[in-house]
Amino acid sequence: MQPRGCSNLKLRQADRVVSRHYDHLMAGTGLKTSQYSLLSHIAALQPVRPADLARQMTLEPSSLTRNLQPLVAQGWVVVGPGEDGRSREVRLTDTGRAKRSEAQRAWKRAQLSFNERLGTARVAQLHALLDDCLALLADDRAPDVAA
Amino acid sequence: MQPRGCSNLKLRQADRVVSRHYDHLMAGTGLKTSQYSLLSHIAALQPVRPADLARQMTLEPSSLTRNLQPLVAQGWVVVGPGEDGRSREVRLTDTGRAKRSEAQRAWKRAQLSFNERLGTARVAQLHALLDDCLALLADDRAPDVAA
DNA sequence: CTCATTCGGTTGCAGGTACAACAATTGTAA
DNA sequence: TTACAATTGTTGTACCTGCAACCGAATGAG
Repeated sequence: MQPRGCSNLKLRQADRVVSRHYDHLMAGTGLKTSQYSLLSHIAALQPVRPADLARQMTLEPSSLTRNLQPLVAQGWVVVGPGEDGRSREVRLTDTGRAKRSEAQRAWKRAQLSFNERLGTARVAQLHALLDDCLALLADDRAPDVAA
Repeated sequence: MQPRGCSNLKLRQADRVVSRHYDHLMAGTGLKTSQYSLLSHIAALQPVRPADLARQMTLEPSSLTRNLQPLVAQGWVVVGPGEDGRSREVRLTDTGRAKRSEAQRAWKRAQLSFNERLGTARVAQLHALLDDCLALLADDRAPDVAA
């Protein structure tokens, strides 16, 4: 029972349709689903240093820098100085917290709608497999192999 | 057994790590995995009109236009006039075909490496679930609901 | 025939992502 | 102390993605 086709392509295509599904249902909030995820992570971890936030989200630090910019521009997030002269501290503003709460309701609707389309059993199975992907591929970088 | 967490986030994160995995193993070819997928679809369907190609790849036509540009710039793909005065015809060049063949070897290595990491059973399961996502969410647009 | 509509595709704009190169800070060792 | 290395973020560049707005070509109705 060898798998057929390209796993990466399938994952990418599924991500596209699923992201569109969520984004359409989130559109009323003025937030992309990706931005909601970022706000939520900040809410859960703040105050948090960019590098740690990036690690939690499985993002490159440089990507995080860019992703924060729209949220900072909207006044939902502030990036202040950290303890260390080089590091920073990321936090939500009050309006950022409010925005996240508002968006959370839309997200819940989107997630429920998704569950309904696929069936909860399938969604649970999907989550498990995606978590496996993360766990089993997480250490593709930082080989640290002795020369 | 309600699913926990955001399916879209998990999918996005998995896509990131998996894409990195493939892209690292494809790096020697000078192609991103996404570009290899596009070349392969063109190879299979050519001559093909942009709109049909976009449909096959679950892409917006506007995204396809942009994705073709690097490949055209490299001389791997040509976009010529179509039968209709408005439509076009996408084809691979000879060097495009050659590039795709070369990249196919790297892709196979990446896919086998992925299968090995996850186990073929899990990969097969993942494919089935991702195909379900595509099938069950495909018609999110074009509501066509009577007013 | 003419005009409105639909079709096929591109462009403007905004954002998401990564890698390489860089700058600044801190830590370490000679 | 001074030079080198490691840590932390950002910038340059390139690509991927979608939506809204647009343009040119074809089609259909009057």
